[in-house]
Amino acid sequence: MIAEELLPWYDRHARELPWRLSPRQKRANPEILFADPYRVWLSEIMLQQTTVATVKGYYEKFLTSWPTVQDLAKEELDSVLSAWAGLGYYARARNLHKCAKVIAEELGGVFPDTEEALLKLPGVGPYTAAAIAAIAFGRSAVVVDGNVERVIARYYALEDPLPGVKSEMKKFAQKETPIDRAGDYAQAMMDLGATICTPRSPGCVICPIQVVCLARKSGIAEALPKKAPKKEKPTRRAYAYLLLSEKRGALLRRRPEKGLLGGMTEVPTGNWIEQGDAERNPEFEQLAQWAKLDGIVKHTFTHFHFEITVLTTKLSQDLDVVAEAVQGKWAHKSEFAGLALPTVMKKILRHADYM
DNA sequence: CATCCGTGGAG
DNA sequence: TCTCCAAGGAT
Repeated sequence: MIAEELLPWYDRHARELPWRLSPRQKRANPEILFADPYRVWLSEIMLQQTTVATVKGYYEKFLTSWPTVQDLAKEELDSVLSAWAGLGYYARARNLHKCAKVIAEELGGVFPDTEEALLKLPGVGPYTAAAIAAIAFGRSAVVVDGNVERVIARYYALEDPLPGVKSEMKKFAQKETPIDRAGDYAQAMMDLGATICTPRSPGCVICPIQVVCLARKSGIAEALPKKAPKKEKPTRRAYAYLLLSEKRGALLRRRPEKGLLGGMTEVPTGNWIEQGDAERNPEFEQLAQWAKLDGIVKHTFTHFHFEITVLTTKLSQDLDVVAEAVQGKWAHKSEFAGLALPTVMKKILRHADYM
């Protein structure tokens, strides 16, 4: 049993994180056993495929701006997207807002307390449902994330590659999940995976479960879990059309609601071409005389590289007509902080020395 | 089951 | 410079 060794270690070495009950809180209010479900949910959504270090600042900002799920539900989507800007995977922010509305408007502001009910919420999948059920409600749910997969793969020396071995891992994870303190156990597994049982150069010599770890015994820990080879990322190329006005700022627009950077603010771009050079966009070309900036903006998304050539022009008249033609809005630099500008768009603006 | 969906940091 | 990858979910 992992829990036997792991929970005592966790009691001594648990990281203090903003979404956890602090030792001080536990001492002051021993009757409070679990962290606020809203905070657990918010942190879990943010932590999906995102590091603790990156999440901390965003978490604090969200909790300050919207202390309760009702506050978040009342907010405009665009404000939420703006606060989320830079954190990536923007469907998470859209689902976060949608989920807040469901809880506030359909569930009386109360989070479901079962894994099954949590799983129905937008943006809440198998991992997050189990994590909330365990951490916020003390349910003995089987929490399996990348950390748990890695620890389990090593502990049992599972040499079959991911993702094929996932279901087998889940069975082992189930066997190890304790009835009591399942939330602490889950967080302990994740702490262990994040700090000791790391992907590269794991700290087996200081690991609390080293004596019962099969991979450690056979010296193959670092090689596990094995993974299917990744596909090569193609490169897409496009022109960005940065329209500037002395008086009104830059002409920006909202991206389509779904898909890549859905709902986020963008510098207008031509087609993103995967084969060969970028294409000029006739619709934008006719609006003004464009100057090509030196250099190129490079950005890598999850599944492709993106290379942008930036074109700029300065407009002094017909500003509203042009905005209408581009379906965009003028915004001054001073307003950028309030916009939902993803990192790639900030790179473009910075390249044009306009941020 | 495979693909789409961001970003910043580590090595 | 480049690869890997971090508390995954939706389709």
